[in-house]
Amino acid sequence: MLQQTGVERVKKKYVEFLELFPDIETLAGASSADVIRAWSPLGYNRRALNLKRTAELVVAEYRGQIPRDEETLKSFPGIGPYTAAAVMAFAFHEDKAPVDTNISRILRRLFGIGRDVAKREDALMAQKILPLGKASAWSQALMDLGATICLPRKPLCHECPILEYCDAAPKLIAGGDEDTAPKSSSPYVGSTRYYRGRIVEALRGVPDGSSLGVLDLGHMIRDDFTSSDLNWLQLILFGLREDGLIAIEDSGDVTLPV
DNA sequence: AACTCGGGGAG
DNA sequence: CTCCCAGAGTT
Repeated sequence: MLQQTGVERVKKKYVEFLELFPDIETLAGASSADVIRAWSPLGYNRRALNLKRTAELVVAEYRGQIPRDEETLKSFPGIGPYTAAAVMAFAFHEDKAPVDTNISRILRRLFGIGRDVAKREDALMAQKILPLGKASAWSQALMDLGATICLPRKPLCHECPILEYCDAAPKLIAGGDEDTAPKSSSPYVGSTRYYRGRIVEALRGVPDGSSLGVLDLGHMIRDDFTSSDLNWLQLILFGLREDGLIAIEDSGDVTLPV
């Protein structure tokens, strides 16, 4: 849930999700539709399916026990370098460094290293700044430092406990923005990504056993929908089906996957 | 290396 | 409005 999603927004949903799916077996045995519904409105809905698939794998291949092995964890869908290291450090208390966006930013400023380098886990090992035996507390401490003081836009350097070691501090305190990478972002509303979210959200309201006609669905997701947009909508639906987020019946009607 | 994938909140 | 978020998978 925390992948690219703020902590404060995850908290409540995390508790609700665990009430619905208290253990790995329950999640593995649940329907995809119920898991997708329970995920709303976190976004990145594939994470919900990946989590369920991982639960299925853990139940089927590992007796319901989450493997204490980083490479095995990374072999699960939706678990990459960060999440694998996070499980190893936070759950199993191994000396692994989960480098999230906060820690990456701190390393970048602290040592004046590049974005790509600071994102790698071994950047920490190379700097030998990861205290062995304390990876969990240390990682969480840095994440909190990044979330409260070493902020992305206006860092509060005057409150920073490691100000004297920071390469970027002088420039930041002087008010000079960092090397602002060209970020140009295209508008979100109206994008394919936007309508994918609208479609899944619309289908969440369809009870199990019912389905939605493509034309009706089109009118639900945009007011100016006409039959000339059917081709456009079909392409988005095919993409969603490819991701396993929806099911398309023989009649052409659409539902959440069973 | 560059894209895609959501949605809410802060500024 | 833009930027940001405890990233991952694909091309």
